[in-house]
Amino acid sequence: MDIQTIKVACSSCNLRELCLPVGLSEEEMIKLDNVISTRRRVKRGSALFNAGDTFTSLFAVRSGFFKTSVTTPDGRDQVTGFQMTGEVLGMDGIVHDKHSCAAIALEDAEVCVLPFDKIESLSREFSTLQHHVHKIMSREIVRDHGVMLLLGSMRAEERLAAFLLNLVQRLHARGFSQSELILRMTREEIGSYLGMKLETVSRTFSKFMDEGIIDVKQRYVHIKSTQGLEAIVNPHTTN
Amino acid sequence: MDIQTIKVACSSCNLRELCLPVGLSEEEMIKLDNVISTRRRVKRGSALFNAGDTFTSLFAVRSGFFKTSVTTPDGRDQVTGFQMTGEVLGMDGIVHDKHSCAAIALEDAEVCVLPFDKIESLSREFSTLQHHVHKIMSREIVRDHGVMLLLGSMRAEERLAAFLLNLVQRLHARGFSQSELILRMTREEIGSYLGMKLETVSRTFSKFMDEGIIDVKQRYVHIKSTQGLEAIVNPHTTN
DNA sequence: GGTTTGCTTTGACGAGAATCAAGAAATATG
DNA sequence: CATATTTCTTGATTCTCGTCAAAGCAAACC
Repeated sequence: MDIQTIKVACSSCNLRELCLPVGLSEEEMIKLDNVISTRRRVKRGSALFNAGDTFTSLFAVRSGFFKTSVTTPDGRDQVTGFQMTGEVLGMDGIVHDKHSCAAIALEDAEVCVLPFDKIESLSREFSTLQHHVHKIMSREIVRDHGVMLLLGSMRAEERLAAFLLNLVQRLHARGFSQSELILRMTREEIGSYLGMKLETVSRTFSKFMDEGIIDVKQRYVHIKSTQGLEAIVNPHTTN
Repeated sequence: MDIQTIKVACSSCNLRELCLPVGLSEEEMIKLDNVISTRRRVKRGSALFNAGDTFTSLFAVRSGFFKTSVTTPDGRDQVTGFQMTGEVLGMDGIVHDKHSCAAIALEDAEVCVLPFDKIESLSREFSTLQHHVHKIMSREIVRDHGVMLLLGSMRAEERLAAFLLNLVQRLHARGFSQSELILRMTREEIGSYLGMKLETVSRTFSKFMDEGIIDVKQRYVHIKSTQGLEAIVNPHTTN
């Protein structure tokens, strides 16, 4: 078993700003501590939850990196997102008390377990927490709409450029470089997320490299020109 | 102005089963009535809200048909959904207190206005309502993931077949035919939603007709073989 | 009622991405 | 450390879908 349970405290967590307890009072924070009492470790390659699993909790990523994906009866697979530190997983499970997607750790990870019934009852006490939960779900909806836009109206190069910009921007918000990153996922996973084949992902990386916009060496990416990527995403902003 | 305000009552609304007040007690229902006190009429072609509008309320469709769409700075457009009676609109606005997409009526429509602050305070009183709100948002997330799957991993025929099946299934749940429907949207809007051009939508309709799976005449569609459409969506279920 | 306007269909052609295939590089494994 | 396995890159070819163009319909508007 790769699951371990540890006592933790939100009030002293350095992810406060990214995760759930944003803008809570001292009192609210302490109450939340008692709810979020466990952490869970997930090894690289193993599932935090699978499609069909009973839903009981949301999960806040404390460290590591996840992908979520949905699967059709006939075996088609679609990566629906990549989640990093401070992001919340599992909201898909609320409607049917079952998860509709799987969450797989792409590197050894640790999550805070947020039992949803406890979150709900605490939300009834504290409107700040309640509103924050609503915001998190709304943010996911808005993000999903952005992915639809990407999948529905962009070409391969545009998708990959947008993807890189999004990744590096989120990493930067977590204190990492604006221009360098290590991809935690394979070309195939990127391709699944972006609606293209791994060969096309690879070719597009190579093309960006030829154009001098980025350096790529396997999982390592150096963005030499953010503007270059932006220009690819927004073909003719000069309209 | 195409906006009109009317006093209404959830407790006597015949959409109870589809819309918000599902599983509420008599008392809860009455309280909700006081919150959802207004309706709004939206004429065909006009906006219930636009991207950038201040978010104050969710909207429950009472009658009519909507599309939601997001737009990029450079003018690209993506239809993110079609909403019919009993479905809830506007959850995209919660995160930033601004709507991130536009909702346009595709036929004359009427919505119930659900002021979100009121919904939140009532949710703190009644856990049934609270959980129902969470479910509605979660359902939207799951739906969005389904659209990503469609856009990311299906070919044109599969997308259109899946789209028709989804539409007719939702209409059937509302008491309409399982096999006949009137499209409320143009080929271009279908195409935008499904990530393909209107010409491809038209051609694919024609192909389905040649194969004897459906009859199409402009906006009218008769599904002659649901199985036929299902077989297109799930290429080889015999795996 | 006739004309304008918007929507839909269909054809011909071309571009972009998928597929198939092979080899190289990196990582995992014993 | 050597081998096996996975991942990545690149090339050649095919095919799906987009683009451009023209014509047919249907509804809307004087």
